[in-house]
Amino acid sequence: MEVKFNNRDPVYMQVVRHFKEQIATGHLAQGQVIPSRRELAGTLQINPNTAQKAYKEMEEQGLIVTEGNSPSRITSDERTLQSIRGELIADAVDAFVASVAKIQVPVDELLAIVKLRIEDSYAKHEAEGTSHD
Amino acid sequence: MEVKFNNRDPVYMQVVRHFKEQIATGHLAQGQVIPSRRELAGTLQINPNTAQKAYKEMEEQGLIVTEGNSPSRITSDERTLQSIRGELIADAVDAFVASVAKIQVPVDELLAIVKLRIEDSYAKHEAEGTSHD
Amino acid sequence: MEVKFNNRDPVYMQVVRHFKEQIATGHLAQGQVIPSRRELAGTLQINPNTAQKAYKEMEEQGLIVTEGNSPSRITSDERTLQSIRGELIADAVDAFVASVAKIQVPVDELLAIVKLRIEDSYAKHEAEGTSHD
Amino acid sequence: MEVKFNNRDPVYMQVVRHFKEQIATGHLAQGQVIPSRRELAGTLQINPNTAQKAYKEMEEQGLIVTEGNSPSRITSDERTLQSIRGELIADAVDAFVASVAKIQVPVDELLAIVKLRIEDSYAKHEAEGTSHD
DNA sequence: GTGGTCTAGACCACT
DNA sequence: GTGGTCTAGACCACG
Repeated sequence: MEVKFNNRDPVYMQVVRHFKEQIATGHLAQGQVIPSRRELAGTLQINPNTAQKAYKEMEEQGLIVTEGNSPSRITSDERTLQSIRGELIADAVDAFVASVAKIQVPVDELLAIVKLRIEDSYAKHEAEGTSHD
Repeated sequence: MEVKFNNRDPVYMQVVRHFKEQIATGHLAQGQVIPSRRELAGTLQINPNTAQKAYKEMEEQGLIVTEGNSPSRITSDERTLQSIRGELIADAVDAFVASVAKIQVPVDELLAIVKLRIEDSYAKHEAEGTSHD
Repeated sequence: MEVKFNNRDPVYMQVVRHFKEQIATGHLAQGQVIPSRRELAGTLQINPNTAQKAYKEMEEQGLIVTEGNSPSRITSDERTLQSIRGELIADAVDAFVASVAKIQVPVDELLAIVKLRIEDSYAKHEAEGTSHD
Repeated sequence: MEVKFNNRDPVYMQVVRHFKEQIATGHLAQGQVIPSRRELAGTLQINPNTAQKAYKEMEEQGLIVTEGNSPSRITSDERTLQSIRGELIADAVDAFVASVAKIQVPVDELLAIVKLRIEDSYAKHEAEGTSHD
């Protein structure tokens, strides 16, 4: 498991996002056990507190559940899980639309650019990311 | 002139962005005089220091020029001005592509959503934004 | 025998409390044999260590006695047994009073609410809890 | 401002509770500015991080609002504020009822005890807490 | 081993 | 000065 961090967003939020992506792509499934705070901190090279912060955030969002001292698990609530993919997409689209709306780019021009770049990106992604941690 | 600020990005960067959008849409043209720092601070309800920071940033990017005591003006360099629109679009598309790439949303699905939301947004925008500053 | 655990208090303390409640309500009487650690752990779905810890706690409090290899029994000391009910009530009332004291809720309002909720709760309890372990 | 901490609950939650009580009793009103994290940490003798944690919790609960770098303020949403008192009382009553329900204490006996203890407590509280920080 | 909390001290950007 | 994040390291109870 690897995550490349940017310096704009808080690390713990990037961790949360990473897990959401893992769920959205099916790499993490219902009820699956996730690494302990300490383990995650180790593999991700972050401070255990930061990992803890990320996990707490995820728990508050209902993504994971943790009872007693057993390792935390992905929630079993399917509705929550299934909504994640949609949310990620919706958020991305919302942000994008908000960005371009003010410039009034013609729809056709915009879609053409997006299509081009997306396909380009997917091509790369396949080349790299074929194997999963 | 009104700008609604978010709490995520620095205010001064949002101001810079606002000017870029005004330029990209043709609401601010080559050589046009822009408000003084103090005036902008007043109309935008921001700290004069923030306005100053925004103008400094724009000057460094070559968007505006300030000579002596004369009011600042939009640059007369056409190449700079014409590149702005493209940059804004490119930035938006880059961010968008980066967001969705990890989720591997099928291109068709994605384009459909984007198209829908964009058209929706433009409709609203026309209804509201008929008058400009 | 079933106990529903919360995640706030230590499980072993919740087990102890459960036994106290059984004693206070007369479901466990003077000298009565109680399940072995292992048996309790099984029926309660808890770790044997936790059951052991609970029994140890109860022994220290004088609630149960264990001699040699014989199964543990409820103590025969009546004074201890009779004091339990009072303690449980006192603890509950203490915690409650401490909670509301700082908000200065008028006594009448408070008693009205409590009465309402208590009666409500008892009604439910009767409906469910007719049968005991 | 003083808060006496217990060792059972997390400090940051006790801080949150303290603020809720201040709101419920009217000592903190709509829109009022509250101390900075650092200041609170100083007066309460806690770590700034703990204060930060408490404030974040309160913000997530909608108790306080904080925009940009201005000092945080009590929310202006009256509905939220007015619900706090009720919540505090309801929580206390719920916990109390849950505690005594299992022991099946006769309602009359219980109410008598509560009334006695409450009045006692209020008498003390008046003697002490007449002055507000 | 697990999750959870706390302290201490630092850094950052923004106003 | 403000809010926010992060690291480092410690402690605790629980199982």
